[in-house]
Amino acid sequence: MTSLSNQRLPRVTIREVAQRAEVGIKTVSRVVNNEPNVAPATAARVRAAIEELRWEPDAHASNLRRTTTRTRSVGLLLGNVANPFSATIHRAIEDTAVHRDVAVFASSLDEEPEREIAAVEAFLRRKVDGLILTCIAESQEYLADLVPPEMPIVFIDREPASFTGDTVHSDNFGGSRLATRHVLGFGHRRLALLIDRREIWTARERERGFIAALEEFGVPSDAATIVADLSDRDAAERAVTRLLGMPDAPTAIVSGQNLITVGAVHALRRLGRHHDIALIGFDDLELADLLEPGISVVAQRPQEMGQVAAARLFASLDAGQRLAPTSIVVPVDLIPRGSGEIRPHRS
Amino acid sequence: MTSLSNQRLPRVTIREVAQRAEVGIKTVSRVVNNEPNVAPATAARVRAAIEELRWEPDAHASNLRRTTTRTRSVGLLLGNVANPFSATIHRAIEDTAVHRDVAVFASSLDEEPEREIAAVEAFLRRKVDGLILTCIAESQEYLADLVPPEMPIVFIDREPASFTGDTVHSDNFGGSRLATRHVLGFGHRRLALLIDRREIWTARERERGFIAALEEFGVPSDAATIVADLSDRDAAERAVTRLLGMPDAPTAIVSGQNLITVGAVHALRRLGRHHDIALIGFDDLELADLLEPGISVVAQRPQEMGQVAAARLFASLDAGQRLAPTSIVVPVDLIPRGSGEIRPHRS
DNA sequence: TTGAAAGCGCTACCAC
DNA sequence: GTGGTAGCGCTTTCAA
Repeated sequence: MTSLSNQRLPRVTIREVAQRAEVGIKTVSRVVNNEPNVAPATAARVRAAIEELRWEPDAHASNLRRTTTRTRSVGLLLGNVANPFSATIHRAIEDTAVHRDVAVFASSLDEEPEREIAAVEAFLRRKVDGLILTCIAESQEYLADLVPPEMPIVFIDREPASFTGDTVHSDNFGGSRLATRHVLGFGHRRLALLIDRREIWTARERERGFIAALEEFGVPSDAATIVADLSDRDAAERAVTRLLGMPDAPTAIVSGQNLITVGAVHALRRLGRHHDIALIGFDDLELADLLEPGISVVAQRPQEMGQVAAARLFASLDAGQRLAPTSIVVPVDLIPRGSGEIRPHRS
Repeated sequence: MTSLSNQRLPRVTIREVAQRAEVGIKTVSRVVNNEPNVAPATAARVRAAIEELRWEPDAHASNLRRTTTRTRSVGLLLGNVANPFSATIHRAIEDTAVHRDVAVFASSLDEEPEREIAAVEAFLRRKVDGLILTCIAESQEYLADLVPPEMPIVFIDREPASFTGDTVHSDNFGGSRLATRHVLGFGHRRLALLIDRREIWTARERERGFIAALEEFGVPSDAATIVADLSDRDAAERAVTRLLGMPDAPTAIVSGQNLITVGAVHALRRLGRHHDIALIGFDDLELADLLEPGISVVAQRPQEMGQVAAARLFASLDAGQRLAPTSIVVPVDLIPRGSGEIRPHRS
């Protein structure tokens, strides 16, 4: 805790600019804030002085007295910045933000409710102008007394509970139903669904989609196995290994998430069943097309999600208040590559 | 530009806390800043008042007068936040930062010198406490008059030019030499190296390593082809296709980067040469072990890089000044999986 | 059209 | 130990 004086000594202030331009500081303020009632000649002198002194207004000092304070920063909470899905969303949001000279604070949620709240508090302490949140806490009610009522909030990837705001997410229900229908259409009747913890909204939605498809095809529910709480690759690999060792083992696997898909592929490979058991994943994987068989997936559109979420946030920001909340559902795309088109083996 | 008043009205200030605790505001200030010379009883009263009023000091207002100003935020500039390599570094840095209640601004470089400078300026406007930078500009000299002299800077992934600072990067030279030696050891004598733009420091280092290995094995330089300026998958795919169509085509390919490796694999597949042409990549890929053949790589350790970089940054931050610059080289790991162990075919 | 004065919420300095 | 006063760099208010 020794002294670290942040650009202290050679600081040029508005006063010096005013002196140089031979005007009052208020006039300088008017010029930089594009306020009316400044004579063109005066404004020119001020601008010249700013140039010459290379002055930059101190954003923090301005915001102190200002009623309409903007830090030109937003808080972004993602599942995990290292996950390709999250990272792609992040990039899309950055691309929109950078054009408006807005910087983004990114944090990882790790599916922990405490981290969600801690991250929001950390963003607010830094006076962000808006929030884009992936949530995991049971309820987002806490936002009501934490967040100023005009601050824009967009929920991405998951729907909040007990709090109304803009939301942007994939068609999880429809996508999962589509994936399930796909393998059912190839004749499978013994299916397994592998999903993450049910605390996660998308996991629940994908489970709903799976069940809906089974019902459409009149498949009795005891012909399907649902394994939940799979939050990493290894857990998924173990689950698949165990499933395939059982009597009446499933002939098709629906995976509810990219890490789970990778684990499932590993298990099938190790067991030598990859040409034998159908597999369809949710969310796409790099190199999935080059495996043998290729991995069929229902791909999300994370870039589009990020774009749309950022657009909503900035629309509210421009309006100066939260706009009427909208819920935007981004389509998913079924990509058949082989693994999902394997027909059931006789057992 | 309508009004968006950020938590304005119901703002509780230090004055109210002082009144409530029946002390002067300076005493409240002492308590929150853990300054000495406050009687325990007084401190307790103050803390109670803070609790009751749910007061939080305004960080921006504090920093205005403070000499040792800290925003508890850092700027992180990465190649591309959506690239798995960058994203893993990001996550590792976040993990260190979050424990210290430091938030991180992340930006993408996209290999554009202008973005490098723009990002640094954007970070500085927001008064970050430190910088972790991936650089692309020809020289980092500009930092000298942009960045306050005590502000810690750590360069990650690439060495800066004309500016001395902490640096953390992979053993690019050694790793590339190792990869090249590896295929040379299997008998290859006609090699190709595929790299990104030579403006990128790592591309140059990897080229150096490639050439060094060739020299060690006494391979004449005209037996090797170096293709540069490959910055995306498709460009790499086209380059490989073209290379393999030439007389005296290479029998082994050394890829200088993960996107290039993916492009190369695609090309080899499409040509049906994947069991025929050796391939070794720099930087690891998800699912690389499940391809047939598996893709041999020299893997970097992005997580370790991020950890080490963050450790350096916070060490300087704790010291209150830049520490004597160190250059940390993170080892790489050769992972043989099949593609790099293919022997040369007779031609 | 302009600027002087007050004040944003807090810390630095110094007197008590 | 404690608190008043000045002032950080800017915006706001209001008088000129």
